Amino acid sequence: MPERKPRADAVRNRESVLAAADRLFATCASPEDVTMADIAAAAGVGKGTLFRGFEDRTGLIRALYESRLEPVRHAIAEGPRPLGPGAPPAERIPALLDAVLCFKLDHRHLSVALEGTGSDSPYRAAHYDWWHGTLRDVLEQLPGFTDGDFTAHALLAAVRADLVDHLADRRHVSRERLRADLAAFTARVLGGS
Amino acid sequence: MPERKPRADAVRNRESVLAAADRLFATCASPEDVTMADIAAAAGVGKGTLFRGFEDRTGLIRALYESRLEPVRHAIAEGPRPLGPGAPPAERIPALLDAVLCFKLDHRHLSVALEGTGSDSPYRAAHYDWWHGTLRDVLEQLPGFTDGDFTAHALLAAVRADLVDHLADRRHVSRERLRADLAAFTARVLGGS
DNA sequence: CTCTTAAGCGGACCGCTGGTCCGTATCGTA
DNA sequence: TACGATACGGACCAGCGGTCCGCTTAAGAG
Repeated sequence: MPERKPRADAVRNRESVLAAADRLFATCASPEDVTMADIAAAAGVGKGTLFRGFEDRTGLIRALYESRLEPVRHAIAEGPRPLGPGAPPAERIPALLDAVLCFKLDHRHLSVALEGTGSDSPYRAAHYDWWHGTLRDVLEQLPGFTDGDFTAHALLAAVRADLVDHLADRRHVSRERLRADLAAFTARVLGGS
Repeated sequence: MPERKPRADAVRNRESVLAAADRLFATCASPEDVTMADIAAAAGVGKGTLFRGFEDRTGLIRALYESRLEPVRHAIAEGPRPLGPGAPPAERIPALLDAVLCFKLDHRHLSVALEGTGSDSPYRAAHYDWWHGTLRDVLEQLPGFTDGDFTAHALLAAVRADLVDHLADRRHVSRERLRADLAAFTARVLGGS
């Protein structure tokens, strides 16, 4: 195995870049206001270091996003009820969607940056396939569900970063109100009552 | 009123630009592949003419989009059943969503170009407010509907251009399959049966 | 501690984009 | 035909993501 352990300064710089990027995206109104040069300067490294470590702009944002998402992913893949795999579908589906919503609320800047990253449709990203596959599988455990595929897409669309961001920031809908609305919508999709 | 009638060549050029842009967006894989210079060249005008006539890139795409959307808008605002204002909500809502879906399928390139136009969130566009307001009003005519606002957002999210494009092009879902899936989803949201 | 080597660094540089500017050509009118 | 207003067009500009390569520095061997 040609696994080489990376140099210490490289590791340090990587952390430094991720931290700086997170800070900048959180601060600035629009992700487009944050340039690669800005991030490099804020992290105290050269621009070349950014591109060597993360391939390109999308790669950097994705790395940052995935690092923040990891706990949620873990909780879903092997955590306790109601999020983990042990929960019954009717309980787990609303929990999944609520988790996505909360994550996007808490990491609005990152999510908007990732989903709006130029022409890279969010649907081509690996993490979307994971979300969609997970949700679809749980949906299809419900009796009588034949089109879990489309339903999963539609439900995930309801929590897209720019919509969440618009409702929370522009229209000043509170976090609890949003969660309640989404829960109600989910309940209706899952079959009334 | 200081209404001035525009010069004949200006009108001709405007048409020429819209036609060229439509052609180019339809041809190229990604909207980003179509530059302003490309459009100007294809229309046989200078770049300055583009920006004088349409303000900026977003303005051009929006003008093109609106011009194609106008018939649909008309059919909804004052057309016959089931799309027009005379139809009962339970019949009109699925018809509205089907109309949006078909429009986005038929004008995929334009819709994707408009919704993905850099940082300009689709939710800040005037036409979105119109769609949302229309759908919400009809939803709230249904008895017992209290959160028509969020539901309208969520339903419209299910027919976002990039999702439709992804399902139709990348995943090769047929037009009729998509329409059926959306109809089923809509029915579930509207209360089972 | 020193020497050696290759991994890592950084910022000048590049190509390309959206957008501006203004001298020139054209339209519409009297 | 003459003349003012309007529109044209392409050279031009600033700023972006991304590349490149001479220099620096970490880290294992002796």
